Amino acid sequence: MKGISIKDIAKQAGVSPTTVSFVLNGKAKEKRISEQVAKKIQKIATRLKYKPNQLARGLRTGKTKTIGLIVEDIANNFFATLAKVVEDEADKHGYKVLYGSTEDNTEKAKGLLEVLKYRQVDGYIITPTKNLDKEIELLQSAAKPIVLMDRYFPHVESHYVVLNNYQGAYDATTHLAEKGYQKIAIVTIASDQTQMKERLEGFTAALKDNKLPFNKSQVKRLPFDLDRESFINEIKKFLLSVKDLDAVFFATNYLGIAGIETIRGLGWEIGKDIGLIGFDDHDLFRLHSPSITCVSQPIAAIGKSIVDILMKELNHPTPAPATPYQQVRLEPELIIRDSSSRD
Amino acid sequence: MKGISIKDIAKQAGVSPTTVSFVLNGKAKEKRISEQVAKKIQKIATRLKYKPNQLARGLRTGKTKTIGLIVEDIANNFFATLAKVVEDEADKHGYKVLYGSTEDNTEKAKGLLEVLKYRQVDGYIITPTKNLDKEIELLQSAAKPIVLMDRYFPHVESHYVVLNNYQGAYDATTHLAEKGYQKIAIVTIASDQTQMKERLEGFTAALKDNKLPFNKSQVKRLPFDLDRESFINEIKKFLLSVKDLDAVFFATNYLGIAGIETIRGLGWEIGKDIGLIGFDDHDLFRLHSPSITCVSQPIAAIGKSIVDILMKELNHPTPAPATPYQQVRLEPELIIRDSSSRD
DNA sequence: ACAAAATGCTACATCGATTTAGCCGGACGT
DNA sequence: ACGTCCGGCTAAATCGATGTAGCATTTTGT
Repeated sequence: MKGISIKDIAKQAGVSPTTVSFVLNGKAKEKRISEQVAKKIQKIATRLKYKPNQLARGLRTGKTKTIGLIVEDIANNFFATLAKVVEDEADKHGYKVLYGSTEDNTEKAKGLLEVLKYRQVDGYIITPTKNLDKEIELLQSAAKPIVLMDRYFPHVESHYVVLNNYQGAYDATTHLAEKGYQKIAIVTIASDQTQMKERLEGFTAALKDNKLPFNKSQVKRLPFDLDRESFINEIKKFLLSVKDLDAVFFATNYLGIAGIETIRGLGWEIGKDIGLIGFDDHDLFRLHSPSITCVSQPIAAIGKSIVDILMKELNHPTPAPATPYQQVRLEPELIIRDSSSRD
Repeated sequence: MKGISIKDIAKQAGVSPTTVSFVLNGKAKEKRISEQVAKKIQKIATRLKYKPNQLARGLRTGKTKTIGLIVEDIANNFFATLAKVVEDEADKHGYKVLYGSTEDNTEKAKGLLEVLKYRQVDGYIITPTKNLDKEIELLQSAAKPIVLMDRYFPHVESHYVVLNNYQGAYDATTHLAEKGYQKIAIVTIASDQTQMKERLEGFTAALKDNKLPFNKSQVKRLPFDLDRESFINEIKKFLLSVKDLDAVFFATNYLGIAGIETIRGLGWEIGKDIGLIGFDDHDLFRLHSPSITCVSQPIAAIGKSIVDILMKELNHPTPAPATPYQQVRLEPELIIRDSSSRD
């Protein structure tokens, strides 16, 4: 029940495995194999439904036609949707995807990189955790194609595709200001990574530009690894602690969801008592009552861009990067709904 | 920058690669390698951080320590959450996961199986599409461990882990009956696969047992591959067509979501004007106003059970199934919320 | 004391595909 | 008539790990 090998074809065609290999790799011309022989081999190969053994090929060539996808959490809507796009795009180029979730834990991320490395994936799509910069650089110096996503390391030259997080937060906050909310808070994740930093910066910049008050009591930074209940408790304490609070911006999708629960638990009316904006779009945000304004990421475009860059890199012959590092920053869309309106 | 190979260790230790292989595979005793040499090799291996090249090993042994996960749609909350569980559980056994989405399309599924086959995955977790039975049996006769999930083929002996879909639908429908709804409809997917059949059967059985009217005008079966808008249009037409309709059961998570949108578009009040129950739990169902009653699947238990069975199969020496086929049917939980209450 | 058994290790073939180096025979040139 | 070139193909090495068969050497048994 083992598959057809190149030898089987060779035997049937009465030629050597070498010839078969040349023909099936499209090197018939280059290697001066006669048309007759080439055609014969092709015919036999299709008849036997020959599929090259990827392991053997990988062992010899070092190419596995596999890419490693490291996300924060594959169960998270954003990453799952992205995984789907990546799957589809990679498939177009004949690549399969091995995935892994970091839980934003550097050790887990390192473990994943380790595993993917000795499984010889050809390229990496990485949602880095903090302190993963050394590993990234190590991989780069090994000439492994890497595209970072969602966040990046400012001091590391690399390809990346991220959202213009600053703009997203800025737009959201400005929108709240324009809607007349005066004391706006942010609930974010305690992380120094670019995506979170930018969201916070966009928030504060917008407050400033709109001449709204700002001091650090308006900022709550929560650890990533809390469970839902703890998120709710923390958010509750925070919301109650901000004086005259009338709007809040949640900097991630799960914070937004927890935030909604919290606010409803407090009996406040979203929109009226408190303006609310979330991050990433979600069925919940669309269908909640009131519906939730959010900063939406162009996930399809992100996924396509990532795979494009990776494929360009993979198909490039030289060990050095094909081009200067590509650093793509896509624009978010502010989807305005009812949670940011006082009507 | 290539990795450390067994030869490097052999050279450093002044022994043959064979010896190194024996030691590192724990066969030192069995193969009568002296303790000194064994320890020396171990030490060198850890010092050099040796990781066996999985391709080479796979080529030789036929084992890749990789499992193929074929789901309907990795972007769907249910499958994404399951993928996370599978990832975690597989990792405990040193396995990685290659995934693929079928979109419930048999051709895509066949393609995925094909690719996974010549990538030599050791085992398969498959959410089968219709007409995939032949391929499944083919794989089985090749002694490949397979666990079906979410649905199965009644006429094919295989491992599977599914929900007791009949019970889920039965409980949901009975609950609606007990709450006093009289004319209950179901919106489901036009599929003859077990999960959908059972949901429909559970629905009709519950109507009968509760002495509620039933005729086929109360059943709407929609094709899987509609886009959201079409789902909404179809559901709308359907809901308006059922006379005296006062409750509806949506047999999948995405139908439930589309259903909610539809009903709201119609201006009906969920719970009061129309009872509603969905399938699978979802943040949206929990936080919607009114909150949505649903049939919840024990995803963690499902994932664990799947991987357990697969691992037992994979660790079994014989080519025949380790045990009689394991056919696990887990119980759903009806999460009662406000959409099924007229209060 | 000499064969048999045990000990400790290694040479080599193998998995399947790729790739380098080069063989063989005919055409061509002078 | 002899060297050169070229067309058409193949032998063999290679990737890294595994595992069978077996070679020395020492120990045991009688």
